[in-house]
Amino acid sequence: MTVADDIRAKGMRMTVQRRLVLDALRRARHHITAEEIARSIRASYPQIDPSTVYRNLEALERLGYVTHTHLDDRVTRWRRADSPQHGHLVCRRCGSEEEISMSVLAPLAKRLKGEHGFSADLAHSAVVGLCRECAG
Amino acid sequence: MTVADDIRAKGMRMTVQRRLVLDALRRARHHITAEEIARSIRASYPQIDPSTVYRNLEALERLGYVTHTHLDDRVTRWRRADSPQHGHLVCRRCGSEEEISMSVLAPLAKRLKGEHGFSADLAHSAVVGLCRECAG
DNA sequence: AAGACTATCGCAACTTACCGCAATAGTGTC
DNA sequence: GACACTATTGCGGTAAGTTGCGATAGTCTT
Repeated sequence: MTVADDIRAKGMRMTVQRRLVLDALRRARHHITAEEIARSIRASYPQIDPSTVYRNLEALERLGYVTHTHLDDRVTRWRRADSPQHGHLVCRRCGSEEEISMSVLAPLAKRLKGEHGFSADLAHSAVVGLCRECAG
Repeated sequence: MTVADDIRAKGMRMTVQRRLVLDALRRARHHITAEEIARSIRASYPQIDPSTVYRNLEALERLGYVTHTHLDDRVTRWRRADSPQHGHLVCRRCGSEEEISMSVLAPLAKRLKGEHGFSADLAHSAVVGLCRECAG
């Protein structure tokens, strides 16, 4: 079952725009912002509206093809859902980002599940704080 | 040393506007958005511009009087720095919010400090996921 | 208390992210 | 392949938040 077939099977349509968003995410190595995706698509296809990119990211997220993460405070970053999950440590002073294994976060997830019945998505938001250098 | 003295000692000024922002945060029971603060101030002092509120929140945060938290994906919530810290669990489906003790998050903070030298501020961002009801 | 210095303010323009709507164009059916 | 159905698009608009700038007003010095 191709992505296109899966999308159609769910009553949605595989449009040029949707394909371009998917491809942009495929090309991106790491997390990428909606604005970057829009810019890279519009470099070749200027008639494609940024709002279309936003809506397609949301649609593809509902289908489970992409997910988003909040690295710093305001920008939403997107990535393909099939790329390996990891956590993020972001320094609030110098802005440095470090990726960490989900196994570091797993004990907390387990505890939240056990004590609160809460299924945490700990890859969704970065952990903010001070890195080794900035903490001094 | 009063707040005003402390602010002056740091080369900043205690203005009417800054005092109003501080008071609004003092009145607020829980986390409050900048927009709510601006609205409550402007109800009595309509000549005070929202941008002034935003800039004062940032200034007061630099001084350590207030901090901000990201509960859901988009809005920034503010609170006085001396109010008790706690973590948040936010359900991405129904939007419910649950406050949890920092002690639940402490083991992770300790591990991030030990393994990565990272001083995590785990009250800064809510943990997103699915609550007991929505997870089924 | 007057004056100088400059942090802060209010305003307006701007940016980013996201809707509402009419027009367009994928899809399944015949 | 033509057609009807409707998901999706591009456009214009909106709301929240941010920034540049000239004017204002705390604060310190004398």
